[in-house]
Amino acid sequence: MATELAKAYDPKAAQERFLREWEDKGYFRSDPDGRKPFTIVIPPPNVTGALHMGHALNNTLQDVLIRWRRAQGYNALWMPGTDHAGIATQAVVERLVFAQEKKTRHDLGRDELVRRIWDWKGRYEARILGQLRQMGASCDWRRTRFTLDDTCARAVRETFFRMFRDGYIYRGKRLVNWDAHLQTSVADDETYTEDTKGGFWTFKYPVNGVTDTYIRFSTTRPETMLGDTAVCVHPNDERYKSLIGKTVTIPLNGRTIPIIADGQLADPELGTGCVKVTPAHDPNDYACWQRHPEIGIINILNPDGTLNDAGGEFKGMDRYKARDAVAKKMEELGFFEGKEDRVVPLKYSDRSKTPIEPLLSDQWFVRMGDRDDGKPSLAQMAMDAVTSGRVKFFPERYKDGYLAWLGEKRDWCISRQLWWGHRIPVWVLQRTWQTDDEYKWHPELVEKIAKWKQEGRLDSKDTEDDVMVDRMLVCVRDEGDTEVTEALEKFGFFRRDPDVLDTWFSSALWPHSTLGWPEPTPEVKYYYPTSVLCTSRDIITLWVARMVLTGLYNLNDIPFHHVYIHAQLQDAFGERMSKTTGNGIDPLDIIERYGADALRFQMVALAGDTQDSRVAVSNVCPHCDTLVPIKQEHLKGRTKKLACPNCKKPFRPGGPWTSDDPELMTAKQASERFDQGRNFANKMWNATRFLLLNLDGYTPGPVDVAALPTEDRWLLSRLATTTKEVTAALEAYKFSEVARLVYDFVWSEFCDWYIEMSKGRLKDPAAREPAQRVLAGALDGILRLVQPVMPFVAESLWQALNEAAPERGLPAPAKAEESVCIARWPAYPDAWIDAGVETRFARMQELVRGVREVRNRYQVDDKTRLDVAVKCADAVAADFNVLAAFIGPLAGIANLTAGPNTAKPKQAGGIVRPEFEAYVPLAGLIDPAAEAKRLEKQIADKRKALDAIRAKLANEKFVSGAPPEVVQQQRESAADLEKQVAALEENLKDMQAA
RNA sequence: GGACGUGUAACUCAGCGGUCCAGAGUGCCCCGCUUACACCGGGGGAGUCGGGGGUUCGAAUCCCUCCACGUCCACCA
Repeated sequence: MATELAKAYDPKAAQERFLREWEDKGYFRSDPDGRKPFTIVIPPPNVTGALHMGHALNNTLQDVLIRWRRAQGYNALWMPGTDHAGIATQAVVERLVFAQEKKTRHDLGRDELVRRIWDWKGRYEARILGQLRQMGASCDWRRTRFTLDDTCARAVRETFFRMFRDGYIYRGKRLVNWDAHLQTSVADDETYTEDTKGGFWTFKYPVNGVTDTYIRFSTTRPETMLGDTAVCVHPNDERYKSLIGKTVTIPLNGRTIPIIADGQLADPELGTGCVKVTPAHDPNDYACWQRHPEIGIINILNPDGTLNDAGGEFKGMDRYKARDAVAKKMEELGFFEGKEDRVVPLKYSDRSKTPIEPLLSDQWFVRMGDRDDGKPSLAQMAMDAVTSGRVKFFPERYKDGYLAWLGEKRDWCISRQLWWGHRIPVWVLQRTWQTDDEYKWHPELVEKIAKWKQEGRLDSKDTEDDVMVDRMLVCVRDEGDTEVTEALEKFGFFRRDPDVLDTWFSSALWPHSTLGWPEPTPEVKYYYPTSVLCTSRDIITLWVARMVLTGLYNLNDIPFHHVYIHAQLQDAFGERMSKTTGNGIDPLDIIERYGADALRFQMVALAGDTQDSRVAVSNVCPHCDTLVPIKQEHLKGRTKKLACPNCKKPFRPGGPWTSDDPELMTAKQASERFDQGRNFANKMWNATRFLLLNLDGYTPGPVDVAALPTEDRWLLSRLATTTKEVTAALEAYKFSEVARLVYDFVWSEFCDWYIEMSKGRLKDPAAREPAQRVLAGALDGILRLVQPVMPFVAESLWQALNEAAPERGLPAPAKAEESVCIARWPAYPDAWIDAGVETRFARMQELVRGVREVRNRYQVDDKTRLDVAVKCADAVAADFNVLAAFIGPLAGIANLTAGPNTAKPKQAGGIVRPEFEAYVPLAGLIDPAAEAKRLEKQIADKRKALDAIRAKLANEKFVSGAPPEVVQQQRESAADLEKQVAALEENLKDMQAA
């Protein structure tokens, strides 16, 4: 006697038990061997905090692929890890430190801040990996990497060195968002724009050589006039055409600057149609300067926001003071034309809440574009990999964005003015030209550098820049090469670049750095290129493109064959889920309430090939467990207290805001969408439970498929079809299809029909044995199919089944694997797929449904029901002898023993079931008027359909143009409809008579 | 401004040229404590497939256009 299962599935118990068991058994470990590899590298989550629903989706899909391929016999490796996420992490920790100790990073110093971040990383990485485990992610945890660990650091330095040596990395100027208060640059996503009161001044510059001619322009920042290097008009603007090429003089300092034409910068419709150009302090003007480098570029600001030497008499003045002073001076000189107050959008630093200044600074870049020295363009390489089909996108449309972005070939700025990250391995020697005579490069060092360069231990380049500085840049290949680094440090005029690398620089190497590159490890050889990368579309450019690029550059091979882009999750209002908006859900909340299987099932179910998917979020009332849907007005912290509509008690909506009232309980978050997955797990649990209760006397043995009764052959046909379709769906990354196929087969076919039909057979000694074998064999297949999506419930049931029927399977039994995680993916003979059997079975289903409908609709007694069944059964006479045994029970009739019935007695007040041409006496059981109305509607609907088909069939083009099977099928439909309409009309007559 | 996506039953979505006289789950109405499951079973009602135009023998499905919503990118002297 097998152990009896509990009445309902308990996800928590299963998760606890099997997470440990799987880990202990090491099922998910992978090492290179003779099998074919299947590899996925995880998109490393940021160590900034916790995983959200987007991660749940992303990782579930990867796990489905990994588990499925593992079952197929591949050596499957899912490489886990996390990302140091430079700016985001440093900002989080800085905020925390400031909140707790009122200290800024400058108070702590670089080393201490970095140490604090490492502490933070230790805690949050553990939490994130824990969440992944809870979801059942079958990663090889021994291989967990971090983008800032030693292995990854090695790859970063090697890549940087090679790119530096090959001339792909260069030092250049770029405008950054400068926070003058914190004296640091901030990333675009660390700024916000706010409408701010400001001025809108209009001035004029005198045009040289033309008397009494001025050029007028407007600005919101008059002080930048000190850094103007041109004024610009549209080339087609008739008003200024004659002035192009002439010069103007800036009255403030007497500098002469040209009037240039640039269609991209000047808009004749706006303002005066003329713009001043300050390349060093405005992004657009900077872009203009890049198109017209001859105009020059002048930086007027010091890092603290005061004016530098270029400010002339305004030098040392704060930029805001200078703004008024400059405007005043212009007015005194007579070049002021007017000022209006205006609200302008102004960029602020999120960190200091002070206005951003665009500031020119030294940055490192990776050259993406074409080169004239014959070396390949990195962007072009990455584009070719996709256009040639070596890297394929699923869905394919996403490749357009990838190609368009790379096609711009914009150089990649890789330096960040941060402390948390890979430091740029470059030492800088500089000498200013003013002191040229007094100062030379140290000859001993220069000699050493030349030698080391020869040996490949470093590379060096000389550069000049516009502020009269001459530099030697020395890139060190290996920081552990102390002979080199110490020598460099010894000559004090070297300083190491304080910047760190963009976090994407290290993530770009992820597919090979995690495998140990640049070491020639067995892993790199075996697992690279990886099989598929699974991510969402927002980082196709930032991440995917760069992985392709570095993979090709470093290993001369693509990093992955496929890129699967899944949907982005949104809330019920179509807005992106995020912690700060308060519409996000913690996957652990869902796991706790619904189980990991339910979470996973739903994630798979919503992964269609659309680009967005919505999940409505509800708060769970902490008092009475009612689900309270979140409304739009609750978001963004606007609502801090909600009353439960059920128990009326107050609670705080789930989200990141602190409550004003610490006593107020916080709601967990949930969504009714997960009911389906939870219920499905329970359904399978109970189907197995039923089987185990009926497995007494089970003996393993082969089944002769051809000799099996119709219902068995139907089930096997459906099982074989479903297995095939699920496999095909997985191959095509159609995840929602996988969920649908499995769900429908298990619930609507296996449970609703086959199990119901087996109930009678299990009581019949002769039929019991094959029924048990088919049931056990089918369930075995089902669990294998379900395992990638819902591993916990699958494993629970697999192991329970292992106790009762360790040898099972179709058509012949075999010893089952000890865990469903290592069970082979099923495959059944195509010969099992039998359209004839399926058609006959479908007729039987229609019949049973027809009988049920009559019963329910008309509240008829058993005798009438039996009558209906017997008469309807004529319609499936061919199978009646086989299936009659089921029709009665399935239709809820105690005994159905009558044989085929050919007589069709008729009496007023009956109903014809048109599908089966059977007449049922119903006198007194129905309301004739209501029934007549219903029939009229049905007749009208069917007539309409019939007319449409007749019109089609009358059309010669259709008959000759459409595929023959379609024409044939339409003919059959028409005949069918005709019969039905006739039967219904007969019915209607009866109703009207009665 | 550009690119992409979405708009199908009250809700969430599937279907993406004929196999759909339009499907599923939830919710709704009726019946059912039938010995796997009330996280259940059976039945029912519910949609002019966002609007308009076109291509086609045939359109929810392809094209154009408009409307609404969303995401990303660019830009706003």
